[in-house]
Amino acid sequence: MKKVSLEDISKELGVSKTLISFVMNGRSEEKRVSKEMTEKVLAKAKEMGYKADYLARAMRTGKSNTIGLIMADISNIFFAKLARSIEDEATKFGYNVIFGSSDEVSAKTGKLIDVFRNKKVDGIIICPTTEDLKYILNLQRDNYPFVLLDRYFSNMKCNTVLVDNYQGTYDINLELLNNGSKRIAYINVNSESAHMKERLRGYLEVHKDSNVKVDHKLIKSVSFRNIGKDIETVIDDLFKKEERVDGIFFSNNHTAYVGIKHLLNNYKEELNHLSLSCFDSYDYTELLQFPFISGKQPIEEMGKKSVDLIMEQIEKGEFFEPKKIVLPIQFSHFGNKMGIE
Amino acid sequence: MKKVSLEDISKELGVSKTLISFVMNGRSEEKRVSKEMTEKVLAKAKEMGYKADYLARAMRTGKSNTIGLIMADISNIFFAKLARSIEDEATKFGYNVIFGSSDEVSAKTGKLIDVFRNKKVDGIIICPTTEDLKYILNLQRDNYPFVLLDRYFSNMKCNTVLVDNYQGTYDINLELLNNGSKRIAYINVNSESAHMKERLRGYLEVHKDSNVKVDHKLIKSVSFRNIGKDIETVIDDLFKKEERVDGIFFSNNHTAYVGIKHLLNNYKEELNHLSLSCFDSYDYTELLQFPFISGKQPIEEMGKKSVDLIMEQIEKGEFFEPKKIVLPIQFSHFGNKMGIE
DNA sequence: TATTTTAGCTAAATCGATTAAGCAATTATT
DNA sequence: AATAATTGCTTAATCGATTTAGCTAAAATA
Repeated sequence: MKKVSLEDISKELGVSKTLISFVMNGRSEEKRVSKEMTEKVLAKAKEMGYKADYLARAMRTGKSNTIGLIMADISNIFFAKLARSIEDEATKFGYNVIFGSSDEVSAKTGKLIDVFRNKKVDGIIICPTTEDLKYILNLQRDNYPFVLLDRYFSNMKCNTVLVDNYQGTYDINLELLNNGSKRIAYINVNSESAHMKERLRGYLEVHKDSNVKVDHKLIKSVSFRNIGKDIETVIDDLFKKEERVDGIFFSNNHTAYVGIKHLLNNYKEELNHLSLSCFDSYDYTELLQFPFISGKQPIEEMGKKSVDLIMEQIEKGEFFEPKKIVLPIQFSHFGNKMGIE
Repeated sequence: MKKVSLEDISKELGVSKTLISFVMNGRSEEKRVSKEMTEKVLAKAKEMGYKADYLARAMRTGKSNTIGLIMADISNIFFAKLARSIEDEATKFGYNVIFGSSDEVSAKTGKLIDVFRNKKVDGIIICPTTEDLKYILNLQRDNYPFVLLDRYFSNMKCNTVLVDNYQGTYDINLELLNNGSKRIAYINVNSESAHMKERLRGYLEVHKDSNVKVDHKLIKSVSFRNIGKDIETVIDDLFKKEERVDGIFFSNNHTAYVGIKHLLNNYKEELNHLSLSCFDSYDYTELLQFPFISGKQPIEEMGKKSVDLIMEQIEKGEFFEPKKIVLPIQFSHFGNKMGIE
């Protein structure tokens, strides 16, 4: 069961390994290898169980048939589903996926990019954090194929796949307003990033368009690294007399999950007089037993498109046309219907 | 920003690249490189921003500092969390993770193993399906480092990390019985695999030990590929007069999730007279508003241990001692307390 | 002093593929 | 018939590291 190399075949047939390489890469015609020889080589290769050594090839060509994937945390179901979609699409192109989690820590992203480049991945799909810009700019300068996914930088012209954060938030909050909510709290996180700013903008705009005044005390921020405690504090505040809300919009799935847990444990009664909603969804939203609106991101599509973009860039090299793909989000009602009286 | 190679440094310093290689690998002493030279080289390497080319090194040494990970489906939260834990532990050893999903289809596992080996991953962590045995045996024959995770083969002596499927199921069902359930349904899936057989054994044994007769009509099987429909049929059956159950044990997280969804939509009233439980847990169990017992697998530990085992095997080569690590599972109550009157 | 040992370094092979350049024999063109 | 073009294949360089074998000069030993 020793590995069979090009050279082994060439020796067996008494021809050069160049010839074998031509045939095995399907370049017989182009390289004017005779029909008979081509067949002889193919037969022998099959007989000997030849499989090209990816590393050797990668070393020579600089192409590894592997793409790198950098996300905040693959154990978050949103990213896990993205990863799966990316894997499936990559497989169609004969690629594998090597991944790493950044935990929203920029230095980790930088390190991962370094290692992935060093391992000669053909391209990198990144869900970047705000401070990752410097690393991304390096990639761009070096013409290294990459695609930004889910997150992005406003002024950057590069391959990007994202959802319509503004419109999605606008639509969900419009639904809340139409259902009668007047005091909707907004739970912010990662507030510096472009996609989060867009979400907040959606919230503000829909209020303006609906002639509902926003009470800025209801816009709350929590830190990614301390979500548990922060959310509890924030929610407790919301139920104090002076803030008394009738709706909450969580700006992403994780804040929603933590928030809902706290609400169920401490404000169960209030849940029926509250319109809850969030951007993005977990599976669990299907199991909630109180009104809930969640904006579903087209995860499959996002993953697929990001791979397609990177494949195009890998193929076309520096002549690719950077594209920005914005996908719509759709919201759905869960639990029983809205409980505002 | 061109890449700096060993040769570049050697030319710059007017010495051989062999020397540079020795120094950069920390083998100065062993290879009797003088202190002054060592420092000179290190300084120059730093100045020039040298980074070893992993591919070239991998090509020469056959070690890629990458491990392969094969699971049924990385978008299942159980596997996603495993993947994250594996990633973290691998990072500690300076390794990256390349992954692939098998969808419980054996041919996919085979293909992934092929590709991963070809890409010279240093070892493979696999959550195998029943029919994967043949591929696993090949790995063993070739002395290729691998660890079986979560799933296993009864008669095989190889590195394995799993949970105590028997005892976990036993304990959970004992709790149900102690709470007064007499007719507990068992929802089976992937029933041919060793770990699933062990779970069923736990269910049967605890009944025997508790002197409760098992009604074999209550042991239901669903197919992995058609879980949605199958579960619905099975659950509908359970509520017919002749089977009328007072408890359900789902044998894994996915059946539980699909089952609970169906129960909530169609048997909401009955939920309060039913003891529900499952092996393994999703996040969502924390949000359930009815009694539920779930056996929590020590996912972090499982991932960590599997990496540790494979690292040991990689290091020791054929002289490693295969270990079987069995971790306990712990169950917890969720929702309000058991509702059996 | 003659020989052995050691310190410190280098040349060249190797891993397995890809590819630029080129050679010899045959066929086509003028 | 002389020249040009084409066919079919090969040689050797290359990617960037690791590693075996070995060389030279200085130090140690006999």
